[in-house]
Amino acid sequence: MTQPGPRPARILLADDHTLVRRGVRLILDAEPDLTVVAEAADGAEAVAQARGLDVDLAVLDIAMPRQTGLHAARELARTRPGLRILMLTMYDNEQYFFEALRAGASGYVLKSVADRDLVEACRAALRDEPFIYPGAETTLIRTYLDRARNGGPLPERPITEREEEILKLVAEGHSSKEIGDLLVISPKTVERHRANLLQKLGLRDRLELTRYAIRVGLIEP
Amino acid sequence: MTQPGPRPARILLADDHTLVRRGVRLILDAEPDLTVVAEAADGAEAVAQARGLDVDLAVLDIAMPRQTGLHAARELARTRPGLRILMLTMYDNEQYFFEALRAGASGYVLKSVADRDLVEACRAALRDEPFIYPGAETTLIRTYLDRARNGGPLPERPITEREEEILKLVAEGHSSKEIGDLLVISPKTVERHRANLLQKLGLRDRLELTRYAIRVGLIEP
DNA sequence: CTGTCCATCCGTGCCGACACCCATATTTCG
DNA sequence: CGAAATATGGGTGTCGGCACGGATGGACAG
Repeated sequence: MTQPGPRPARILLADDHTLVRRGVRLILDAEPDLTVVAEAADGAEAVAQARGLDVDLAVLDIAMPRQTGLHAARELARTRPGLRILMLTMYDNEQYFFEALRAGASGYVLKSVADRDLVEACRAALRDEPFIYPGAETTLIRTYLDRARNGGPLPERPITEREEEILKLVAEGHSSKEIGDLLVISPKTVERHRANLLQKLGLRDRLELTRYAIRVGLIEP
Repeated sequence: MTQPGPRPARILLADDHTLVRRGVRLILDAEPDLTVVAEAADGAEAVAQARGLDVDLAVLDIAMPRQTGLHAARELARTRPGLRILMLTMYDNEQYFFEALRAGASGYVLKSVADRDLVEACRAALRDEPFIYPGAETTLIRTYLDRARNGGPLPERPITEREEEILKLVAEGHSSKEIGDLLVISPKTVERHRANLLQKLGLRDRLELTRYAIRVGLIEP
């Protein structure tokens, strides 16, 4: 056994659920080479914490009030280039996975994973190695990681911001006319966006669109 | 200070996220009068665990794969009348709250609450007192709880078996004709059932019907 | 600069959802 | 037994979802 490094890696932990922070902190602090030095309950708080502290790794939940983990990740990757970022989320979803990598995260772990996987993901992130969460090794992700490793072109975001906006409203049950009035655009434009969404996501109708939106956490049932 | 009871209350903990179970278990086991004796990762597992074990209280997450916490709560309330049920969820939402009470839960706590509130909610549930999570004391909830306390009539779920069958199929995205073919009845009859469902549940269209079905655990997103 | 992607807009047409009206056979229950 | 609820079937009409065409202007990258 070799000596551990000069000091354990310093971790910032952000999740809006107190109970999750409890569990994660318990697991990470049990490792000699990892220590949680700060907690945050939303994305803005996480960014603020990282500003004033010496932190090596940020573990961010995606779904947080006010500012999401993805948003915070983009901010952190921009302002603190040396900082590693690990997304910790309940969403087993390719969309979010790609979004996370694009936001500057080097790892993506599900909240349902075992303790060991979480620890390994943290260590991998600290080495700046991409971490594939177990059970998500789909062809798409493999392709993505291969391309990322070889410096190839990354696939673009399948869904634009505007489309996500429309997706959310459609899934909430609003008609094209309502959405058009809300966004001050023609109902026909809304329908065009909706049609593009159906095509891009490979779905059939707005009912499947709703279930998709619920699945990825865009809206609540 | 009096002596604690002859034994701590035995708790079954169900949540699909390992990390949440860690946190909750840590908090509850720290209390001398509470002990977690079993864990489950989904609703079906929770029901199975409760069958073979001596359990006083079930702490159930709502959003779980395969079978939701609400579904499991209904099952448990039916098969194990003595068992107390506490819903633990991320949804700060009246709909869910009512759905939980109707499913047989005696408490409703958010995952973002502090440790103390979770412990107090468990103790309240064990005494079979309804627990209002902090910040959710709306008029609607007060009325409901008053009626529950005074033994008044609780709003029932006025859905027949046949209607639930149609509800499920509609929520899965099938058309009236498809459902008619499947159940060997006229599409018009399907439409009549669907119309009755909308009226009974106070919903507007099949999109809300879908979200309702997901909420009560009838189908998955 | 030129091409690609994005957001915006329009017309036509079909079909299913949904509301409103109606009736009838069976079962359940007071 | 008679009333109510349930499950079944029908007709008619409006409206919106969705597919299929098309077009334009602006932003950004190669």
